[in-house]
Amino acid sequence: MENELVEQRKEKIKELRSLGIDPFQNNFKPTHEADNVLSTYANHSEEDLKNHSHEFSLAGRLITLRDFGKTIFFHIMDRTGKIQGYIRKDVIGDEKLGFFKKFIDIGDFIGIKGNLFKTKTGELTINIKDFKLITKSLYPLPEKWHGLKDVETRYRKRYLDLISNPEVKEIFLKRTRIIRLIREFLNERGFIEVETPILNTIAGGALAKPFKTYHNALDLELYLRIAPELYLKRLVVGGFERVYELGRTFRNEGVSTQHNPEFTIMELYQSYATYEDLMELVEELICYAGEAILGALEFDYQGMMIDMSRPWKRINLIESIKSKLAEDILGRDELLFKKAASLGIAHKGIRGKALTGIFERLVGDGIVDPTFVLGFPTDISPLARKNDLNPDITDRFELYIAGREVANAFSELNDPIDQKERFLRQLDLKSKGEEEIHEMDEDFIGALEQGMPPTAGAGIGIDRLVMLLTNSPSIREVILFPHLRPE
RNA sequence: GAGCCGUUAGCUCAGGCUGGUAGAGCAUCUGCCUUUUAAGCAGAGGGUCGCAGGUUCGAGUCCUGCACGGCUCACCA
Repeated sequence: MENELVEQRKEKIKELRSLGIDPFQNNFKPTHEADNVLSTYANHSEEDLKNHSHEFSLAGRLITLRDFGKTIFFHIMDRTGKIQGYIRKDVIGDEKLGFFKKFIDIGDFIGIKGNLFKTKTGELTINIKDFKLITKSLYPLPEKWHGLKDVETRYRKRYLDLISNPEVKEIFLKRTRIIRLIREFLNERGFIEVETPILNTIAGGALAKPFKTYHNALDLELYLRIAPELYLKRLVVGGFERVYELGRTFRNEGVSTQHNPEFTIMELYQSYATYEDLMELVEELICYAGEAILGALEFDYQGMMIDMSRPWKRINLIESIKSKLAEDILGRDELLFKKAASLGIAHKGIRGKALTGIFERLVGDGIVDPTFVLGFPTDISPLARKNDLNPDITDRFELYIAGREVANAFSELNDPIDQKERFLRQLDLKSKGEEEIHEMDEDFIGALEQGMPPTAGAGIGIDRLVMLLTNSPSIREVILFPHLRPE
């Protein structure tokens, strides 16, 4: 059953059609936009405006309406903002006023024409000489004062959220700007943007569970990518010495305020660079975007004051754990695993998992200002180059900000023989029951056999970066259509 | 996957502890109102109280199950 509000508006559509008026028109060309008009004439006096006979035409959604009988005030909203319109019976005439009152509802798109003036309260307003119904809206807008609050409705009907909550629109505009800034930054440094397959036969480049899908014509099981890494490194082999991809990645894992099944990652690879060089690059990149968005390098995130001033702190994973523990548990695996288990970490007998788990719990969660964490264990870094002095760790860092991992980077492993051994080691772990391992990728090893120049690569979680720079508590606030169960 | 909380009119929310035929504001409709901006005044309509069971003479309210959502935790980025 349709509700009466919709019925009333459908009735209006019928009546309009019977009058020969199309309630869904396609022929209104506005000459101006709200923000531009308001900023251009903000400092004009009433006298100036009076002598200024220019006529403006604008279009937008009617969002507020105050009817005084023989006059009407309203606001319309276009892509740039909102502007007030004023209808007077003695200006517009009886017939048009009547039409407006009878057929125009909040939510409709209308086109307006008129001169600019200032109201008593000083608001620049269009004195309407003519208007046109452009698109009829059938459904009422959310409450004008409280807006749309219901979180579920906000996500399911994001269009309503964007119409009635300006701060939400602002977040997504910022997201777009951040992504544009990242592209700008990388393009200027000679990085080439590419697109690599999302449908993969082997879901490689990370340790995560993939989504499965199926290609009918090829009768082939495929996976949605969990990272673009291995394809990008093939391109480095092919001579794209500086390359990046900014796109969607999929992981078949739990959803939370930090995790959406599909999320946006930016991965870059730079030949003849090391992970040390990438610390510089990542610092510069995030500061470049951050400063442009926030106007400062110090900002509030969910009650935490974050200082992104450079240079950023660097800590060693193992050393940082040691400093938090009373006794040395790192020398003996059984002590290490016991400690991990006591913290509820599912280490599955993998030393690196236990170590990083303990790190996250004891150190990572407490990090506020940007901090590079160095010295990640080799057994959980199957694609990273081993440290020259200590083969148990890799030349890798993760960037933590506000207790969260925002970036991950390393000097790439380009020795095909070592790479093959690492994959074999992963398969060994799989046979011992570990689910999240890196599959053997013979084709990728083939690429390394061709010779990949020394290269360092970094991945940045774009959603998390956007959360940080827009002070958003949940990843769903920075993804337009976050994953929800069907109603 | 587990725990806690939530779901009442188009929207924002009361009511629920202590069971007795459902409330407000905005929006809608009618009337009045020529500088308002949460406009104002007077009146009206609008609800399978998330879904399904149970207890009861009687359930929005108590109990159970389910669905969806939020937060926290676990895995992860």
